[in-house]
Amino acid sequence: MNASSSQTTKALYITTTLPYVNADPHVGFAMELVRADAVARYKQLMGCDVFFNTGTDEHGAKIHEKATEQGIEPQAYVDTAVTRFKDLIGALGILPEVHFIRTTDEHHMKSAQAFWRRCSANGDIYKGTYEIKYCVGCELEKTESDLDENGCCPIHPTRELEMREEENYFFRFSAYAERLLELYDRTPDFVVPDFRLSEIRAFVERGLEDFSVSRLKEKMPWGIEVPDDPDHVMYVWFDALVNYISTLGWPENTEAFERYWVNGTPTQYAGKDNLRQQSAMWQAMLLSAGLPTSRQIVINGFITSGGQKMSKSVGNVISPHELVAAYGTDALRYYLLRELQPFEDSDFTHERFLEVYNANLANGVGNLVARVMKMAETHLEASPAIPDDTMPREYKDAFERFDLQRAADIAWEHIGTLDERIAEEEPFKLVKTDPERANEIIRELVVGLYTVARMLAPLMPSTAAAITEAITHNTKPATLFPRSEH
RNA sequence: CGCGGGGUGGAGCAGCCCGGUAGCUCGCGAGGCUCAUAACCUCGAGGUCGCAGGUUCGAAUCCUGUCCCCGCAACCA
Repeated sequence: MNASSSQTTKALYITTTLPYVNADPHVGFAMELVRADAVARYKQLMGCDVFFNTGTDEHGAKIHEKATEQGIEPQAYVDTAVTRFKDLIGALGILPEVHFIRTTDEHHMKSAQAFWRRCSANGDIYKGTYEIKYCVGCELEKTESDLDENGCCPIHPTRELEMREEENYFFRFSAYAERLLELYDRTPDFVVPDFRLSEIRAFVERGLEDFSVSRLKEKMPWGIEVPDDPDHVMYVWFDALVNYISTLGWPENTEAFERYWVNGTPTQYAGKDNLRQQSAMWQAMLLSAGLPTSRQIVINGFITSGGQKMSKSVGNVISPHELVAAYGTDALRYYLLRELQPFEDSDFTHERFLEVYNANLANGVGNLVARVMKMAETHLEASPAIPDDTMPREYKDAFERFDLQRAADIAWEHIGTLDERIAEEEPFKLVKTDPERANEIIRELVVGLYTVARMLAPLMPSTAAAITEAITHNTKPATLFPRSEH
C-alpha cells in the first residue's frame, strides 16, 4: 500500500552506539538511547517485531590505563563501570526487553574473532607498520586530536614528539571506497539527515586509508586476542563494531541474524562524531565479511552545555542520572525528544528545561488531563468508546523520518486544539443548560485526550499509561507534572 | 581555496530543497473564562530574515561575493 505500512510487516532492528565506559554516562548518550527507544516503542505499537540493542564498549588502552591507575584489573574496572550504564535503562524508562551487550561478553569476543577470520580470509587484513607519535614527557602515545595546532603535545609543547613504529594488522578500508559510494547512491536515506550522507560521501570520495585494527599485546593487553596470533589484540574499534551483530548471536544463531539483520531493517543511532565509524568503516567491514550492510544510520547532533561542547576538562558535563533525579524520567525524555533539535547541535540549560517543563508539561499536557478528566469524572457515567486508530498520518510520517521532534509537535498541537475547544464550547457551562450536548462534547474531549496519550506512548510511556488509565477508570488522576518554581 | 552546520522580532527555534501577504514557544501588554496544576482562551506591541550585489513582476527562500559563530579533520555521546 505504501512504504510505511509495508515496513511494519518487517522486523525492526535498532541499536545505539556502545558508549565507552571510561567515563560516566553522558546526557548525549542518554539522548541517543531515548530516541532509539522511542522509535522501538513506536514500531512495536505499529505491530512490528522489534530487536533493540544497546550496551557498553569495554576494551582498549584508556580502560587499561584507568584500571592501572586504580590498581585493579581491567575486568574489575569495567564490571563496576558498567552498572552506571545499565542503570540508565530503568532511569530513562527504556524498554525492559532491550538487549544489553558488553564487549567483554564471552560470546561477543568469540563473535569478533569469527568476524576477523572472515575479513582475513577475504584478504582484507594484513600486517603492516603503524607509526605513532609518542610524547616522552607524558610517556604516552598521542593521536592527532591529542595534539595542539602546531602538532605538539599540549602538555609538553617544547618537546619533540618521537615517531615510534609498531607492527600492526591493518584493514583494507581503501578497497571499499567504490562499493561504499555505490551503497550511498543506491540508498539515498542510508544516512539521516541527508547532509550527513553528503559529508560521508565527500569523505569517501577523497580516498580512504587502511586503518590499524590491532595493538601489540605486550604494550596493551586489554583487548580481544587476534585469531592465530597471540602477540596481538584487536584494536577496540574493530571489536566494538561487531557488537551490532554479535548481539544477535551471530555467527551461530542464524535464525535471529536472518530475521533481524538480513531481512529486517538494521537501524543504527549514533552521534555525529561516529559518522565515519558507523556509515563507512563498519559498512566496509560488513562488506568484507560478506554480510549485508546496515539499512540506515541516524546521526544525532551534539548537546552543548552553555554553548560549549561538554568535556571533563571544562567541567560542564551533564549527567543524565542527575537530570532524572531533578526532573523525572518522562520530563527528561520529553526534553531530549522534543526540545533538542533532532539532527543539529542544541544547547542544554536548566533555565530552558524549567521553562519548557512548566509550559508544556505542567500547563500543557498535565493541566489538560486534569481539566478534561475532572469534567469526565463529574459528568460522565463511564468512559466513552475509543476508536481503534486515531493517530494522524503526519505523526506516523514524522516517525518514519526519525523526526521525533515533529512527532511530538503534532501531539502538542492536539493538546492546544483541545484547550481551545474547551474555551470555545464551554462544556463546563453547558452542563447546566444542555447536559446532553455537554456530555457529548466531554466524551469527544476524552477521545481526543486518548489520541494524545497514544501519540505520547512512544515518547513518554509512563505519562501515556497514566492518562490511559485515568480514561479507563473515568477518574481525574493525581497531578502529572506539578509546576516547578526553581 | 580541507569538510560540514549555523547567523530570522528580547531569548530559543521553524520556514529555505518545490521563490508570492514572516510562523511557533517563552517573555511583555490588554481583555475573557472559571472545568483545570494562579492553569486555559482571545487580541496586541515587537523583525529592513548577518552584510553587499545579481536573477525575477516578486527572494528569508535561487545565484555570486563577503563577514561572524560552532563542530570535525581518522578513531571522545
